Amino acid sequence: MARAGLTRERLARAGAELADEVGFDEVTVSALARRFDVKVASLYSHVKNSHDLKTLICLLALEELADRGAAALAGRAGKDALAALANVYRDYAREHPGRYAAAQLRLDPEAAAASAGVRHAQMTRAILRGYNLTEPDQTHAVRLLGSVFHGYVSLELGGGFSHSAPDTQTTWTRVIDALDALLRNWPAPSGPGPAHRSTS
Amino acid sequence: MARAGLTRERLARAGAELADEVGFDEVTVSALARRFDVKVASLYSHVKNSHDLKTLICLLALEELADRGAAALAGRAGKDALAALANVYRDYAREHPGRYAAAQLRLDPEAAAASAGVRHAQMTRAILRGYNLTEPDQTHAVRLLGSVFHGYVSLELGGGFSHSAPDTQTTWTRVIDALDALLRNWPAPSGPGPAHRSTS
DNA sequence: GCAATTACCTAAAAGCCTTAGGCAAGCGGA
DNA sequence: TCCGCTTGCCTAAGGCTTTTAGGTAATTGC
Repeated sequence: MARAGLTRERLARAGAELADEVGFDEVTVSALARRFDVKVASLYSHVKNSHDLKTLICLLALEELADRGAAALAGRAGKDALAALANVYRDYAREHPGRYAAAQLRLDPEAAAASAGVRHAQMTRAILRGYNLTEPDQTHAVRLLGSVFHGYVSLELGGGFSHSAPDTQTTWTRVIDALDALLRNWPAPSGPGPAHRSTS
Repeated sequence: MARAGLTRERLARAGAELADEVGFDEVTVSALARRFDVKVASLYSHVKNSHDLKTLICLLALEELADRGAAALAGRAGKDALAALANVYRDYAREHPGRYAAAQLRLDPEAAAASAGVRHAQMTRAILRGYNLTEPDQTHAVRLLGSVFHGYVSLELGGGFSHSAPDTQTTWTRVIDALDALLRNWPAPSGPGPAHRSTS
């Protein structure tokens, strides 16, 4: 009987499509086997286990996102670059919600270090070249931008902002305006002051 | 034989503890039954299905978070209030990672409207009373704050900032400084300008 | 103390994960 | 061309989780 021609790459790709269709949580070895019209056990020649499969999809999504980010950043600087990268994340999450969810998978440290995740941090840092930030403020700003991008996109995707005025597109552009203004005018550290501190 | 005394409330509470111990994704009807030393089917008298159980835990977490937020905000205003609420989210996520993950569960709209989620939005809006923002900027700011809180906490919890200098506590206080500065100096909308727009 | 309720049980079917071992397809070399 | 080896996909099987149906015993209220 003819072989299906399974590969780790093909599994990752099909798994990513499946994730976008039914949600990342519903991606299962069984479902993927059905999609290839193959018995479940056959996948275990290519994939260690269910978690390995999800890791593959995560890595694929991180690569795609990083590629899109790099393309969007090329030739841009300052606020233009900021908006471009921000939109890459948001657009990707809307086009490929399953893949975006996959990209949030917690990778073990070595896998994370070898993944495209590092390119993401580099791209965010590259944006800050258009603003006058020195260390350690640059790192603080990288983390802030990452938090806003991820937080906004995931809340919006989860329906957190749903159906209330003003529309989320308007808020999104205003948030980018605000981040741009903030980066151009990054505040000096406040004194110890009365601000409540975390107890941990 | 003696009865276990199961209740929706007790199930939610035990489920929350279980989530903190093994992770929200590993919370299962079976595991919870084991914890009560009871057969699995018995839980189905109290809980519709697995998703219903997770919803219960989510609602519990949202309540707890809102209660902590309200307590932290009492008697505070301005940056002090901002830092207090921010720390509530972060501290809660660190103390109760499983519950925090549960709070991110996507609720169906009516459940969401009846949940403590609305109190969260109100609290964030209350903070903005200490800053001079009018609609629609106030809503934009509410969404931005929500994004930063959620995004930062979830990235930090997922290890996104792990083991790199400067430490995350320093970044966190600087991020709050930055948000405070931004809210005190909220920028006017930029013109149409050259900024890249989302294609969607 | 008895009836009615309800809490928990047994039983069973279905789906997913994972491992072990078998057959055959397709490749390399003679 | 034919043979053997590798490897891709298979069958079989055990274990865990979900969910439903229907039974028995504990508790509540009169």
